[in-house]
Parts: sequence; C-alpha cells; structure tokens
Amino acid sequence: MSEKDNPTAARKVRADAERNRVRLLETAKIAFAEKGSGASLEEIARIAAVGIGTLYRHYPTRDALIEAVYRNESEQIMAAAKRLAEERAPVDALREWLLLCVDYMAVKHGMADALNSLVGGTSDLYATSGVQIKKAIAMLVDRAIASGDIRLDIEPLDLLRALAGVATIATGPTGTQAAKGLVDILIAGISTRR
Amino acid sequence: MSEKDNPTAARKVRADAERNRVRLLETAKIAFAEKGSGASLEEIARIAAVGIGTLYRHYPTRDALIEAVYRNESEQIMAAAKRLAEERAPVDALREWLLLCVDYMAVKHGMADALNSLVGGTSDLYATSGVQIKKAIAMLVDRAIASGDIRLDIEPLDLLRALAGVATIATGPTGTQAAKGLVDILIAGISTRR
DNA sequence: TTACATACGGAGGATGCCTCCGTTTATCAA
DNA sequence: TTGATAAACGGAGGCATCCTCCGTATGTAA
Repeated sequence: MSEKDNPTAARKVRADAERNRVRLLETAKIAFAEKGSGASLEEIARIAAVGIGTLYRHYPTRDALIEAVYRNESEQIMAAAKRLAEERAPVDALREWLLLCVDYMAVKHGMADALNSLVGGTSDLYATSGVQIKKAIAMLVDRAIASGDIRLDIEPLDLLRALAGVATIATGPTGTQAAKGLVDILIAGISTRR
Repeated sequence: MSEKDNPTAARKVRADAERNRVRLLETAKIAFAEKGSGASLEEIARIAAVGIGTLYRHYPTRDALIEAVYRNESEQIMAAAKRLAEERAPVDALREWLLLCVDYMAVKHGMADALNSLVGGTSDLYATSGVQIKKAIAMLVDRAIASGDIRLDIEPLDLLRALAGVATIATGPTGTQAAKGLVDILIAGISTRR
C-alpha cells in the first residue's frame, strides 16, 4: 500500500543496472565521437562488456542512446545560451552562440550528426535535448527580433540545421572554418541593419 | 596490334550488358526517389531482374550508382546555371539557381540526400557530377563577385551544403519553404549592398 | 562455327538490427 | 540469514543488407 502511495520509493535501482547504464553511456560517447552517430550498437555493447539485450533495455532506440550521450553537452549549450543572453547584445549573443555550436560540432566529431538526429527527423522523437536546444535558439532569436536587429522568416532551428549540413560533411579544420564563415553570412543575412 | 594502338575500338560493348546497365539505372532512379539514397541495392537488383553481382559490376559502389542516376539532373542544373548567367543580373542568377536547386531537392525526394553524397564526403569520389555542380556554382558566384555585388569567404559549395542540410531533414512542403527562406538569407548575407 | 573475352547471377560469409525469453541476481521482508 | 520475487541480464535467432568470388552462360569476332 505505502509503496503504491509513494511510487518514487518503490524499490532501489539495482546496482548492476546502474553500473551497466553508465558503462554503456561512456562507451557510446567514445564510439559516437569516433564513428559518428551510425556506430554499431552491437559493438558498443561488446566493448561495454554487456549483452546487446541490456543495451536495448536501457536505451530502446538508437536515438535514445544518442540523446543520453549528448544530454550533458546539450545542457552546456543551453547554459551558454542563457549566459550569453545576459552578457551580450542580442545579435552578438546569437552569433557567439552559433559559433559555439560549431565548436561543439567540431570537437565532438559526430556531434553535428547527432544534432541532426536530435533536432530533426520524425516528430515523435523530439526528446528533451532536442526541445532544450530549440528553446535555447528560440530565446536568442526572439530577443534579437525584439530588439529590431534581425528579422527571420524561417524556423530558428533551420539556422542550426544549415550549420550542421556544412559541418557534417566537411570535417576537420576546413569544415569548422567553413561553418564559422557561414555563421557570419547567416547573421548578416538576417540583420536589418549593417 | 592495331587494337593495342587504338584501345577505344577494342570490342563492342555487349548488348546484354548495356541493356542491364540501363535497366539498373532506371530502377535505381525510382528507388532513390522513393526511399532516399539509402535504398537497398539488393532490392534494386531484384526489381531490375538482375543479379546482385551484375549491379556491383556496373556500379562498384553505392556512390557510383547515385552519381549515374543523378548525372542527368546534374546536367540540367548545369545547363540552367549557364542560361541564368546569360539572362540575369549576377545576383539574381545566383538566387534563382539556388532556388532551382531547392526545387530539385524537393521534387526528387532524396536528391538532397544524394547531393550530399556527390558534393561532400571523401575526396576520392568527387566524380564528374560533383565537379560539374561545383563548376556551376563557382561560375555564378565568381560572376557576382566580379560585379561587386557580393563577397564570399567560404567555399561556394558550402552554400549548397547548407541548403541540403535543411532540405534533407525537413522534407515535404515545409522543408522546401524553409530551404527557400534560407536562400534569401544567404543571398542577403553575402550581398555587399542592400 | 568455333573460341574466348565478357558478362551473368547468386551462394556465402560478414555485419548489423531488434525481439524474445530462459536464466541469474540484487533487494527486501520475515 | 534466508527465501521469494521483481528486476535485470545476455545472447540466440530471424531478418535485412552489404559485398566478394567464381563457376556458368552468352554475345562477338574471326
């Protein structure tokens, strides 16, 4: 009875379950970074010394795993958005934030890829990270619009998608450079003044 | 001896080989349009009523097949670029051409996808179609730069990549709209005047 | 008509996806 | 401490796909 009334205290999470979850997460982080978001799930399970079934129980879909891996990064990006919004002029904040995203995509090779998975695709997997990122960019964009510095006819997220499009393909320093250049172009393109 | 001196006349292409090549091409065109560039090669072979081995002989890699399928489209796009360059003011020509590309991506669902394969990725598969597209956009961009209407610090191809990035994810009318909106932003972003 | 270069086709080995279910084990109450 | 049991484990198995390899069939030229 008391258990039914207080479902959060139901039963402690089994220690082995938690252990495996963490190991999977760490292994996946490395695998995705190395091989992009298409890395083999069976290999991840193998390296984590865990059965494939265990992987699927913890993370029922590839996207669930991707999201878990990048949740941390997403939160950092989100935090950065908040900080920039407070410290910088609207347009600067937006520019800096986009550049930051490019860096993330560069450092975590495969992050661009992952961002695509999170942010795009079929609606029913718009999970928390995706929503967070969406909120972050919407906040920055709205602020810049309110200030009258920019106008934007497309969905804010599409700015990120464009960046991801470039970063996904051209990896390495060249790609990063290209993506950063694109940031300037985009900012200039949505500015109402020069 | 004479054959060695004139290798082009070596031996006529076998009729059945040519037949199969064409059938594969047509089947693949449909399959890619329907399922994107990830369509199953085995299924394509099956529908074309050809052994899988035959498919791989004609087109050793997935990208080879993709390129062959879209070579025609690439040539049309190339031709359009030439025509626009003659008929329109530099910037207009570039804008119209980019919009045209978006339409291509939209109509041939999976074209954006395919464009990515052709235009990006590992350098050693930059085959003819990729080069053609590269030339087309370079020509339009150079012309607009020469006229002093735009400046561009990034590789021209990256404009296309950005469009593809958006179009790949958000398919359907919404995606097309977004991609077209992005064209305006990009043009505005690289313009030197308003 | 013959000989052979050329092309065909699919079996086969490898990998990956995901589900299902029999077995094991951590936890909790007695 | 000792069951009882819910929870978690793990991997076999069915299916799809990739790509290679090689024995067989066939179009072409002499």
